[in-house]
Amino acid sequence: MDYQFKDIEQKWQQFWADNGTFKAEDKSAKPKYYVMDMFPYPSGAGLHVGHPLGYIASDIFARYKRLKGFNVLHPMGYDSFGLPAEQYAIQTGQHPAITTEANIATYRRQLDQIGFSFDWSREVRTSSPDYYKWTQWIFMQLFNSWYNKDADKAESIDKLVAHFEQNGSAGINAVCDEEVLSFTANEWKAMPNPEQQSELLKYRLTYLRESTVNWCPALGTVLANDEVKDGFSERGGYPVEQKKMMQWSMRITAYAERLLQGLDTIDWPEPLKEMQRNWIGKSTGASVKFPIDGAKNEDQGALNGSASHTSHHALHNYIEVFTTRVDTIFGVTFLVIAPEHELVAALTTPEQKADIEAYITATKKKSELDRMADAKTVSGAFTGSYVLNPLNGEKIPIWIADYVLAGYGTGAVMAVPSGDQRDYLFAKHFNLPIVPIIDIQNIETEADPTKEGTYINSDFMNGLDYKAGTAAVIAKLESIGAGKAKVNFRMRDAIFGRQRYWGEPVPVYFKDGLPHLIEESHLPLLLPEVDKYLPTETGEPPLGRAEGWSYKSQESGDKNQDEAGYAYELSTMPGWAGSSWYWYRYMDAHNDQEFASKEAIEYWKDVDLYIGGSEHATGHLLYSRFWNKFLKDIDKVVEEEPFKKLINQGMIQGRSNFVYRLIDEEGRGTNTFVSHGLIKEYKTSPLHVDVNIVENEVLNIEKFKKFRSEFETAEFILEGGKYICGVEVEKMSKSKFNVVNPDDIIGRFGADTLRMYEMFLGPLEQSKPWNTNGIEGVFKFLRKFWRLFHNDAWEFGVSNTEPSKAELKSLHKIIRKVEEDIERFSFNTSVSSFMIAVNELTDLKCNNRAILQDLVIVLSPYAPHICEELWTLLGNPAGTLSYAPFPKFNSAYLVEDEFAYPISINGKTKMNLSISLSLDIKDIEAFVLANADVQRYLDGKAPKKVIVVKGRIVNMVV
RNA sequence: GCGGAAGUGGCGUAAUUGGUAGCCGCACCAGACUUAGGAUCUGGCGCUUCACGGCGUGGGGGUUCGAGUCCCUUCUUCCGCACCA
Repeated sequence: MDYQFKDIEQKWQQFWADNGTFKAEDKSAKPKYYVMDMFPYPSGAGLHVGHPLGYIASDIFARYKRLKGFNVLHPMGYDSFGLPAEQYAIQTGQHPAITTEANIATYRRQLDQIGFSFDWSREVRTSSPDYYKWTQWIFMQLFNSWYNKDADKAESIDKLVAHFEQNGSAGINAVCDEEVLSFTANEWKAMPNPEQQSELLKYRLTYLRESTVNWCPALGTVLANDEVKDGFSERGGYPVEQKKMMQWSMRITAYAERLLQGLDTIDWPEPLKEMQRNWIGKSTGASVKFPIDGAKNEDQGALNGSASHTSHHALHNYIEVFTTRVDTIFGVTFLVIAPEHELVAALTTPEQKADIEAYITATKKKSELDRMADAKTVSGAFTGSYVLNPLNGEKIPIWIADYVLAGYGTGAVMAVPSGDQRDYLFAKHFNLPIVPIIDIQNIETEADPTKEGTYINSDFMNGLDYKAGTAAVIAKLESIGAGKAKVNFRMRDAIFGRQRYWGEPVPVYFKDGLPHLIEESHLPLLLPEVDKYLPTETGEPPLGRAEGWSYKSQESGDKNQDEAGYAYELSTMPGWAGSSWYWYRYMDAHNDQEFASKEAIEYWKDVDLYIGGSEHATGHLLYSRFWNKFLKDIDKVVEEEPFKKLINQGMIQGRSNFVYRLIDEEGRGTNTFVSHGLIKEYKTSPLHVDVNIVENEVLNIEKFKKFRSEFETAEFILEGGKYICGVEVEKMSKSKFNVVNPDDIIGRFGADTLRMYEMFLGPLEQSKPWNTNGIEGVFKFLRKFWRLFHNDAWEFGVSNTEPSKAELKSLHKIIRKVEEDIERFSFNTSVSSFMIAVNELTDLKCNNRAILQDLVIVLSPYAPHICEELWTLLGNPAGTLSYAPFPKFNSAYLVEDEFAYPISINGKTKMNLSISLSLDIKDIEAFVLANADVQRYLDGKAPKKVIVVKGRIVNMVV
């Protein structure tokens, strides 16, 4: 029978589903292997051919590992909370859960068609209450924890309270808000509870803080940065303004150093690690306090105290800066602070007031984009005030400028125009002094940031080099309490609230203006029904519409509680909440006592291989590592890092086709279309045409005429009797008519062809445009493979004879190649090798059972359906292929007896030399001397030098 | 501007990681079979030349007996971050 891929694929997909073939064992004598994909957001558009690329790769790997005798966990689920469903709900009034359900059904159908070996019994959905119950639970654990810098881990908030009760705030080294109180044990105990709670909130790993959001008054909603373009909403184009709001935040900064260090322990692509390193943005330097000229010096003594317990907000009389080049402190000729800096108003003298105010107004008007585009123009204003250099008392003017960012460091920099180009330009522009501080510094035309040479004009540092100078300055600053070495991170705490409906409710209610957790036994806090998915008329998030959305305390003595109870938090969690721990849920997906049992976590531990796109580098992948480290700190999981090895699959771009409409003399479009090769001879305008009616750039004219009614009467200027379309690589999108749906490909060629073709397209990690042109080659290969097992009459027929040497060689070559390729994720090259193997065996007319059986196993990770079918036809019990032992290759079959290759003499002359591979390298000289052919070239002389590479003579020097 | 990745036939790519550049596939050309089909098979296919040969991995230089691969320099494309003190 001919290769009937449709019947075969349906049959085996059904079989796998009915028999639970890919269920992972929770206990097994086999070693474990966990292969995971980044789970998809189920969008309404369904899958396009780009989505399954990574899933196919991970599926090949999972199937390979099963054949290699591993107990493989290969699950799939849905990241099903998200904006598009909510947007759709706003437009149609349909509950997002219904849309999501429908989209998931489409995804599932499409995924099933491709023949993935997922263990669907472990499916998770982030929007299901059984799941988000535990997302809320983790939130509660974070709320109940603080970060102890001395232990370098998160600890229970109860432990902190116990410390406060015993010793007050002394001796606490925590990651916390900047403004925390100092108190004794007795002062703490005397503190009213609300005050204690508000103090504890400054330590909790999830906490409330005021942050700015993109607020769109017209839409009445908060927008993500992506949704704002040039200060206007992407949807509708309404103006967007910055608004301060109390928001939930996650103290991810507590983990900055561990997140950075951990990168060295995991096998991830180097560019991706680099992105995370940049995002974390660690820089080592020093913080220096410049006393304000004329201010009282009462704060000076406090500088040596614990930084975390020193109020920075009080009316202090110094400006703190962060610098990575504290060694240049004697080159400081002015200070620049951000226009938003809290001291600007206080520092501005009456004479300068007009200037400063004008500058601030101008800054506010500039959009972020303007500020970026303006990077080269120098602007700023003088406050009229001065600070003193803490080391020599020199008077230094204070300026404001928008190149200093309020959000980084302390929002103030010490300007060293001789060493920093921006400072240099600023100094030139405003005529401020430029003082060289290093002997070899050349500052004629630009700043020179050198670290070579020795210091000049630098007081006690004169003559020292960079290393000694830096140490000396820091020592001096520390001794007078004016500064200290400091590490600064660019990363900021993550905002953890969204003013949206379709997300996890935050398990918090408010009493006396303070947040309180609900009881754990009340989880999950179910998402309430609302009449509309829009913000309330008063600008509250959609949950403000939910009736009875309040907490009714069980406590009998709670007299403050009125009829309505206490209001629950109205914002929901962001999209990344549910995806920051889902790999643990797969380990034990139906547990209603814990997010996953201890046994399950101790068995599966972590994800051995994680495949997904690099666009999640600084989002999902960073947050997941953060939550994982936290869960490790509270002893709920066993590994410090969640994803041991990570592979980024490349994006699949669209490949658009164009037709060219002829423009007539009046400049109007006609209904005549010019083939791409001829467009230079005519005046034309390009037009997207559906890629599904174009094959190998040749337009199917009949289908084109039906594409749109206006084309029914279209005429064509052809080349070689064909209409050739133009091509361009663009993003895959409906509007560009370049979306290729996997369903269509599977309908024409089958899932096995799709799987192999997606791999054949190129290296997994490379981005590439989708191009169906080569798919025939893969389809032909599978047909040829099928035919190996069948005779001319399409009857199944294999023989039980002894395999020939040539057959064994072909087989063992492919066994070795596939093993190598899969281990190094080079799936494209093994597809080529399969083609070679099948061509060779076809030429050998091989129909040997032993050979073909091993071949089926080796190919099965790539093309599982056809292999299952052939496996049973070979007489094996149905469904046993997935766990068959992967054949071991025998290198004895791969040895060539004798082969000829060229060698060169003195690097020039080339000759062919036949040599036995079994020859020992030591004997080569003897061989060379005895070989008449070689001697003819060597004139009877012995070579001075024989260069042997991997047992082959490559060159001889005479 | 900083950081990263990559430039190989008409196209997608390969090259045992320093050892005969272009495997495999697409497209194309020629042929065979034929109940004419979008089936299958055979041969050809980097450029140049009738041929022998010469030239060829973005450009220039270097190391080496030997470079697509290593080093320097330069150009181009893509991605990430963007006034980070």
